[in-house]
Amino acid sequence: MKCRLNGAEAMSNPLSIIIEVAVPLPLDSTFHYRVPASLARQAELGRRVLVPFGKRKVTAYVLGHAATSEHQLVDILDVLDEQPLFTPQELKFYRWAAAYYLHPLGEILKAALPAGINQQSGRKGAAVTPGTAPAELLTGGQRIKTETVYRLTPGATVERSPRGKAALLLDHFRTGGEYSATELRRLFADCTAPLRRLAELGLVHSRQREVYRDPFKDVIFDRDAPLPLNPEQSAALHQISDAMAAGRFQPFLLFGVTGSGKTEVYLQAIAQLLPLGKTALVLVPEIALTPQLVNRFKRRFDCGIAVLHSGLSTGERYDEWRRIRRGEVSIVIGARSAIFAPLERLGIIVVDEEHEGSYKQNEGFRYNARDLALVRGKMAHACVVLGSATPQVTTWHAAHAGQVTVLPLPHRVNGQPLPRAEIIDMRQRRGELIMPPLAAALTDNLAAGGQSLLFLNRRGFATWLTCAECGQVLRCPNCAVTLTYHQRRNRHCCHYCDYSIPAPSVCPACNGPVTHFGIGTEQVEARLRELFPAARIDRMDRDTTSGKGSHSRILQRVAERQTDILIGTQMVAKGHDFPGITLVGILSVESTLNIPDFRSAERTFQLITQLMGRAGRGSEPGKVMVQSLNPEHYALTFSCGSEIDGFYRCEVDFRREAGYPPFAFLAALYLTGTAGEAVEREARLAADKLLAVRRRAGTRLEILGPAPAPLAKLRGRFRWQILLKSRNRTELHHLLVDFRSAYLAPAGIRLQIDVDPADLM
DNA sequence: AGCACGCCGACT
DNA sequence: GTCGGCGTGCTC
Repeated sequence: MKCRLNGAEAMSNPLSIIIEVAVPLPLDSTFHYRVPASLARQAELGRRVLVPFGKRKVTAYVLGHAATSEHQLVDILDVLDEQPLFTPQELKFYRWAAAYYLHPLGEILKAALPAGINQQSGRKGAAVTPGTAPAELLTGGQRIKTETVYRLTPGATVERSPRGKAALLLDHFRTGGEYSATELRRLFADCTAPLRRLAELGLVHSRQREVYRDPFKDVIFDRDAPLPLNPEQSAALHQISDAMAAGRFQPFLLFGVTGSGKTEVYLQAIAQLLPLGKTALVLVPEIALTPQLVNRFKRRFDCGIAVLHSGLSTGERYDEWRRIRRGEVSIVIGARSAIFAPLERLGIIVVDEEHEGSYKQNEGFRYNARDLALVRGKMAHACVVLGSATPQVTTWHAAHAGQVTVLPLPHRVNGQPLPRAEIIDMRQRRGELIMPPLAAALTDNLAAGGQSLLFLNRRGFATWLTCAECGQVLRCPNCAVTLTYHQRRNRHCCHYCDYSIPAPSVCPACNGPVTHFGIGTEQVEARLRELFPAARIDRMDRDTTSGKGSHSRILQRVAERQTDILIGTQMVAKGHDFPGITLVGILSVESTLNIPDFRSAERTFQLITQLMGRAGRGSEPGKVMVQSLNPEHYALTFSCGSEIDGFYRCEVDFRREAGYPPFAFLAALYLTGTAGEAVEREARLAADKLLAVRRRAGTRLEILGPAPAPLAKLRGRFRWQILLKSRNRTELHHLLVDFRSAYLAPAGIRLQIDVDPADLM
């Protein structure tokens, strides 16, 4: 091997330590540095170091020691942490993720650590004011918050004992312990003056104590006790306990209908784990769902519970992270990024609502927390519980293939039967927003004093063209998305690319009569006010919830029964329970079903099933009505008939036939840039290069695309996507690795790789 | 990602 | 004659 002079030089000095580091830059390789003797003991795995990198200085993460290096070695400048930020086990996990997602390790490490730990750039120097902060355990970045606490000075005496309030305070201090001014004020009202006197007399002294920014500091939690379990819950708990007791990795699917008591199973499983000194990680799909879950956990457990999600302030997140790293926490609850929580001795990872797409990160390091949970669980010998009423098709298939243990919870804890839904054929009366059967049901429900929820999938005033005869929808020939009607131009336009056609008067496919179809929440609201002038109608969508607190205000009105009919988009489908809702209407399921994604049927099934689960009050099941232009679609018939397994069997057959997951693996390459034509040209070039690599490798890879993607999301940046599909994961992976190492993105164009993307739009 | 070097157009 | 455009190449 070509070992340069400097390599030999490095080897000739056996005393110099060489470390391997990763830098948080889009670079695949790791780098080697020499450690001066003065820093030798500190430059250990998991700590950050400051290194010269080209002409600049960067922070780097120490991955471990290296025996030798072929390169000209340079000394590190400094060690930035007093303690490692990650353990060797965690590094192993991050290394796996870097290889699997083809993402630079340094960037992954940076993404996994709390943002507050990074040195803030610029302004006033991030230097911690000297003297105020105690020696930090973890240096750099966010200020560590402190408070002043007072305690008795041992052995201090004075000639004249203080009187009055000062005497009371002194007695309090004599019981031992440290108290902050706030705590003392709570006990003795205003006591600043006597406290100052005690300090002046030398009877008490103060010091700075580190405090955590606690996102729940003002919330008081009532205790609660474990609830009795039904036989299915007990059976599920026993299977999980067995795996936990054996300390082995085992994946479970807690397959429970809405209201079947999944959370109680999580709680009792974790309760068994805590006495063993083990820890638990609970992932939830959305920030909005954390408070209610945290509430249940805090009421049940005395142990340290941390919350991690992007809704916390940088300081709060940094503090929560430090509490976890120091082992002060046994349970972590959080959104997808919580999969990187520095918990040790993990016993269980719960992924609640495992089918939710929000577990997928679609920017930068494109990981899926649900998938990483299984990997982390396996590495930690922990059990992984995937909970859902409507699991992913791939999860269901894995369960049937025996790779995941199914824990069925088919009954609701309140004994309420599963609702059935009625499908209303919309083809007969086009242009009608609310079909007669739904209007009649609304009238009845209003008369009975029940509340109704009308669900409509997003898009303010979107209108598209459908045919009354064949039910066909006008689509973009490039992107396969439905064309949106623009009244002003009287044309149908694609929102992805620039394609548009003049509005036709007959169906291009069968010459049948065409109707502008498509409803926005505002139109629905207007129509409802016509139909039910006396009803109290409210709307919940992105427009009405933009203001701070408006979200909860709308929900509050529903809870207080001040709303008779609530019209909502996506955001009402998940999360919050509406106990008073006895009628749910899905106004047009088409907007979900028509998304050109092989998962659209799965998504529709999940949406309907979730909404059905929300309907009903007490022991009364609610009524669900689904309006559709495609009433025979299997996603509708199975979900409306509550034939859960029927849907999955049908869907798995379709996936097998069409070659989609779980029978094929997917990846997407994204090329983005500010110049549209350049991006398109490059995407076509890249697709050709991929074809060439494929031919050389002899893999059976399918390339779908390139296709353009929405621009709005990307703030003026153009994005083209190349989809890759393969029956063989390894082949696909090798092809991506080969391609990426050979590909050089031209200036102004960025390449991103997404392995098994959740969105295939 | 930065930050260099490098080779071609309009300016004091 | 230089200042500056951003093309491409490297960072232990």
